[in-house]
Order: sequence, then C-alpha cells, then structure tokens
Amino acid sequence: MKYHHGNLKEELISSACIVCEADGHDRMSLRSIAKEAKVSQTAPYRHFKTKESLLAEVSTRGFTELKEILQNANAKKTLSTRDKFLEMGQAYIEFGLSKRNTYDLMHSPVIDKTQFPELLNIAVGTFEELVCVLAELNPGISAKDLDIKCIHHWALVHGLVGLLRNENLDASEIDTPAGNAMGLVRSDIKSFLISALEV
Amino acid sequence: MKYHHGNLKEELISSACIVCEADGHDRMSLRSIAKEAKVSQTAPYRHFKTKESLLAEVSTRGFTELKEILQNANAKKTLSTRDKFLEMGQAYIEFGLSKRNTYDLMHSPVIDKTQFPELLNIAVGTFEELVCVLAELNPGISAKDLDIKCIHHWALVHGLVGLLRNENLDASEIDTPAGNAMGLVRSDIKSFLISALEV
DNA sequence: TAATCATGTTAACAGTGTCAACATAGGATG
DNA sequence: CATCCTATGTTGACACTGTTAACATGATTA
Repeated sequence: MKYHHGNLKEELISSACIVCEADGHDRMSLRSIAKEAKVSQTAPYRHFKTKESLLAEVSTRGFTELKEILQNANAKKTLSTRDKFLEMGQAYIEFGLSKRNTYDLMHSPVIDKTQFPELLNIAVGTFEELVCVLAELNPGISAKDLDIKCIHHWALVHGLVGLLRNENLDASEIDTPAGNAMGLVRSDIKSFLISALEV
Repeated sequence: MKYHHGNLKEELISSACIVCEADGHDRMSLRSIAKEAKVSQTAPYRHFKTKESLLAEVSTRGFTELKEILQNANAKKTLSTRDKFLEMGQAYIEFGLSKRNTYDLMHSPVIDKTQFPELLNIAVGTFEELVCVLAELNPGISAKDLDIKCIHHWALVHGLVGLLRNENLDASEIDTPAGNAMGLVRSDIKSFLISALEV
C-alpha cells in the first residue's frame, strides 16, 4: 500500500461530482468521499482549503459541461440560427432536469462564486454562449437590447427548469391546474419554447 | 421561571423565520433557536418531528406572505388589468430580492413539499394568483393556452430573480457584459417586464 | 383528589467540518 | 551518495450538529 496516493486531488473531485449528483450537495460529506478514496478523513485538506472549495470544483465542472453542451448545440451547422437557438434552450433545460443536483449546486448560495475566480469565469462564459447565438439571430440589434434579450431568454429557461424541477407543482398524483400545465410543458419543451420565445 | 413555556411552538417558528432570513436556512441550527427561546436543545422536538418540518413552517409563512403581496397588487382597483399584472411581476421580483434567504428556502430541495400538505397547498395557491390575473388579461383564451402562458410568465420572473440574486453576474466590481446588462435590468425592473412580457 | 398526558429536561449517540501535531517519502541540494 | 525540504499523508481532538431515549413537571380532566 503506497503512502502517497499520487492522484488524490483529481480522484476526490470526480468522486465528489458523482456523490453530489447522486445524493445532493448537502448530503455529501468530506469524510465519506475521503473514505471512498481509501484515504484518511483529513487528507482532502491537503488539496482543498474548505469543503466549499471542493464543491466549487464540482460546480466548475458542471458549468464546463453545460457550456460544452450549449456550444455543441450552437455548432450544428445543418441547422438554421433559429433552430440552433431552440436547440440550446432545450439542451439547457434537459441539463437542468437530468443533472438535477449538480444544477442545484451550480446555483446554490452555499458557494460564494466571487471567492472562486475560475468558477465565476466559466459561469459568466456560459452566459456568453447565449449572447453569441442571440446576436446572430438579431443582426443590427443594439448592445443594450441584446443584453436585455439575453437576460429575458436565460431567465425563461432557468426559471422553467426551476418550475419543472419543483416538487410542489409536478407531483403527478395531485391533479391541480398548475400540475397539469407543467406536465404539458414538460412533455413538449420545444413547442413551449417556440410559443414563449416567439422566435 | 415557568417550566412550561406556554407559546413555544409559535415562538420557535417566528424565531426560525428571523434566523433563516438573516443567516440562510443551511446555517440555522435547531439548537441555536432553542437557545434563543431560552429552552433546552430538544424542546423543539415536542412540536416538530424533524428540523425539516420546522423549516416547512418557515417556508409556508414565506408563501403566505408572497401570496398576500400578489393579492394586494392584484387588488389595486385604480389600475388597469395590465398594470396590475405588471405590478404583480414587480412585487414578486422584489420579494425574491428582499427576502433572499426565505425565497431560497421556499424553492430549496431540502424540503420535500409532498410531505407537507399545507405547504404544498399554499405554494400551488400562489401560482393560482397569477392564473387569475392572466385569465382576466386574456379573455376567451383556452385553458391550455392560459396554463402555458402562466408557466411562461412565472418562469420569467422566477428565473429573473435567480439571475439577479446570483452573485456570479451582478458582482458589480466585475465589468462583464452580462453584469452590466443585469444592472440595467435591476435598475428598472418594470421596463424589462414590459419589453419581455410584451403586454 | 388522583390520574393522564402534553410539554419540558438531561444524557447520550453518531455524524459533521476543521485544526494541530506528527509521519512518510520523493525530489532537490550539498 | 547522503541529507534536508516540502508536499502529502495520518492520528487525535474539538466544537458543533440532528436526533432519540429516559425521566420530570404541571395543567387538565375523570
């Protein structure tokens, strides 16, 4: 048994990503992921100043993945700009629904992004992805109007993820108007985006 | 010193509301609010099965307050329906920004709303507030289209709160396009709503 | 008056993040 | 090659957490 692990930092991060998505960041303990790496409880402290900074790494990877997904959607050359835009919206929402807990962490206030420049950077960079396609979609638009349009559309998909993720309204056993409408939207996200975004 | 407190449940809840908004629900401990009520650490367990169920009460009060705020906006008889609608949107956003931590709790996955019927009920009821004004604003609209419109508009304001609350984009020291646009929107929420909602 | 029961307390458990002190080994330096 | 330094690991401890079990109190009610 080697005393030095050799690749502990990387293993802790990827372990944390898995545990975080599986159990949620608030149920993830430093000790449990240290044990999973077959290392002592305090070993992580050689690589991360606090638990928060490990979570910041997890969040960073989440944004990295999301950004790549958006880039991929935007890179489909066979599609029109409008369709690429819709594809991005759908991809964003699907990420939010499938990587539930990671998405949660990425938007959770437990991490103060201003203290993690790399994280803040990629989070902002993800937004820029949207700016690109919207600029292409609205030639000649003023910078101000473009920014506002971005916020509008981002807020819409981000908010929709929040609503669709929210147990209070999609509890399918409960037959409320809101729940029914939510199911409708969820079953055909693209149609909803087309009608809501009016593009 | 009386052995029986007399009004402990109520005091614990209101204490929890204050601490939750001040420090955030994840930094709030049962023990600390028990101490604040000058009662033993385990006294809360006579009134709440778990910490989560105390937080559910806090969340319920948050939704109650939010619903009242929306109702008040909708009850301003001097306003046109359109203006009442805008007023509600602005009121929602302002609640999300001013009661930051409470708003967080209300949408946090730490509380499984399906296990707290009263909470689930008022959460759904808050949504219905929006349904009312949108129905008035769109006479003759089909039920399905009305529901979809509701989700659209709710997602927008909910998403906007998330973005405006998010430190990654409004860190004013950091001069990014996204940050600038966010400041723009924040400084004039109503204008943004008018342009985004196209009403 | 006596019994019941809601409501309080104390003691304890396992689990948490974190820190200080110590151990090891591999690379740099003489 | 021998020696020291430093990065990386371990052990032990602290204060804190949610939660439970066992016991105490006192107001309501039979």
